[in-house]
Formats: sequence, C-alpha cells, structure tokens
Amino acid sequence: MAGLAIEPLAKSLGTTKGSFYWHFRDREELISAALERWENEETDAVIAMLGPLAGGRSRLRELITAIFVTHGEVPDRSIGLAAAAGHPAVEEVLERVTRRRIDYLAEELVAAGLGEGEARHRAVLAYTSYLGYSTLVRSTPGALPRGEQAAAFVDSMMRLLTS
Amino acid sequence: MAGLAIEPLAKSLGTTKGSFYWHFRDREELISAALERWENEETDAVIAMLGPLAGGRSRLRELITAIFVTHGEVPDRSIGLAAAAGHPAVEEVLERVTRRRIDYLAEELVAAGLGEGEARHRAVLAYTSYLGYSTLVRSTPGALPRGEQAAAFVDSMMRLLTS
DNA sequence: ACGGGACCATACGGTCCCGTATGGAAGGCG
DNA sequence: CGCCTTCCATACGGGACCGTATGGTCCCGT
Repeated sequence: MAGLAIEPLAKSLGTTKGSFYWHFRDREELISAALERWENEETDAVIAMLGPLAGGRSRLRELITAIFVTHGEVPDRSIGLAAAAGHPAVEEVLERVTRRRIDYLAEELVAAGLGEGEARHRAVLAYTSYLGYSTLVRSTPGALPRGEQAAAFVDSMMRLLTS
Repeated sequence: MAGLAIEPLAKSLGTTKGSFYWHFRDREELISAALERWENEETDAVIAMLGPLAGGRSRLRELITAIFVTHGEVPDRSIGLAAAAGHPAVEEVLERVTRRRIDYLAEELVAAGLGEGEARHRAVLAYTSYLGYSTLVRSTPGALPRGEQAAAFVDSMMRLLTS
C-alpha cells in the first residue's frame, strides 16, 4: 500500500521505528487500525452532517454540496484506499462503506419521491460521480469546475437527480 | 509510481535489466513512452469507436454503454494513472486527456440538443461517474450493478443526461 | 533502593528496487 | 580473419523500507 510506510511515518512524528513496533505488532495491524478508524470517522461525519438537517430534498442538497464543493479542503481518503486496493482488509472495509453510502443515497432519493429502481440507479450515478470527482480533484483539478462553476454544477446535478 | 517497476517487468518479459537499460535511458523514459502510447491509443480507440456510428443520441449511447458495461473486460488505465499522480509528466498527460474527454462529451450533448452550460455540467457528471465507476469496478465490484442491472443503469443515465 | 514493566532509540539483516559497470555473443564489413 | 556495432546478461553498489534484537530510561509498587 502507498502512503502508509512506517519508517517515514515515525520520522514525521518525531519518533522512531522502535517505538512504533512496541504499539503495533505489524504494519498489517497499523493498516487495520487506520482502516477501522477511517470507517468509523467517516460514518460519524456523515451522520453528524445530516443530523441537524431537515428531511427530503434539502438534506440531499446539503450533502451533495458539502461533498462536491467543500471537497478541496477535507479530502476523503476513499480514493487512495480504492487505488491501494488488492489488500484484502482494505477491500472488505471499502466494499462495506461503498454499500452503505450508496444505500443511503438511494434512501434519500426515495424519500425525495423517486421509485425504488430509479433511485438506486441515480444513487450509483451520484456516488460514482463523487468518487471520480475526488479523483480528479487530486489528479487534475484544472479540468474541473471550481468556485461558482462548481456551485452551478451541483445545482445542475441536484435538478437532474431529483427530477 | 506503482505497477511500472523495471526489474519485475524485465523478468516477466523473460529478459533482464541489462537489456532494458539498452533501450531506455531511464525509468523516467519508460514512463514517458508508456504515457505517450497510452494517450495515443486511448484517442485512437475513442475515434475508432465512434467513427462508424450515426450522429447525435445513438453515438452517445453507444459510447456510454461501451464504457460502463464492457468495462470489466478492457479496463482503462486512467484510474491507475490518476492514483499514481504526483508525477509531473503523468499529471500533464492526464489533464490533457481529461479535458479532451469532457469536451467531447459536452460536444455530443450539445449536438443532442442541450444548452452549452448544462451540457458541460452533464459532461462533467458523466465523466466523473465513469471514473468512479472504473474505480469501483476494480476495488469493490460487488457494490455495483452488473449484467442487466448495468444495462438498466446505463438506460437510466442516458435518459437523465439527454432529458 | 531495587526489581520489573512500560516505553523508546539504535543497530542490524533481509527484500525489493534503481541505476551502472562490465563482459560477452552475433552479425555486418574491411 | 579481425573489428566494430548492436544487443543482452551478470554483477555490483545504493536507497528505501520491513521486521527483529538489544539496550537504555523512567516510573511504580514493595
């Protein structure tokens, strides 16, 4: 996996490998811990985000706006994880998170008045678009709408998703 | 970068490093060559795919279907490249390819009758969705619609994009 | 005060990879 | 035949990283 090497990590924390290997048995164990933590934080963040919101369309809009527009500042680690797949533990968590997210989107779309099947399709569309958007944000941000263009993009997307 | 190591590559080709370093000066040069080749092949493939097709909506549909449904068999390397970004040469090519693809989609959508701005938004939506879809295909295919569900997904997406 | 556990640093061997050095084999050409 | 270019293999040094070994410090209970 990339981005989780223990020697550089230890150095960046101002400590050493010796310390690390006291707390973790393995690099495997570090990955598991990071993964578990990521999965929990991610669901917490989502729940916290949509808790105080009203139901239906506005909740969905808030979510989508937060995800697409704010994304530059608080990047999701999904993409890195997805790219670093091939690791069994990663794949397992990733699949679970993916399912939950798509299911949640589909539920919201049903609540917004769509039929079951169509809601699912659009949930997949929205979520895959989110993933691709994240990918582009970090690989080639120049090709993406930013600022008010991004807002207009979200507007268009919302209209499309809930039409 | 991941997946382009020269020692494993040489071994998998039944040759050695010595041979490699005769043909290429650097690992850098290999990456450049692979990148250039990828960019060309990719445009060729797209052009070849849409050449014999009729204009307007059917061309777009063909493209989208090919991309989403057939994708399991002939995976695009974009994702791997995008993930392996940070490399300047990769970013440059990737941004060029991304722009061209989104531009092309927007053109097709304009040809299908949409306004300029809306076409661009939907092109971004379609392309980011494609990228995310590809990511999920290789990371957690279980969370995606496959088979006729995939076809229904493409149907839904086409209706949405050209509505 | 002292033995032992918690916590951490240094040092080492092993693996995988990059890049270089060097020594051929095979074929055109005087 | 001798020679030179082309193409390739083996051997080496270096760096990044994993995991282990080993010793040192600090603190806590007795």
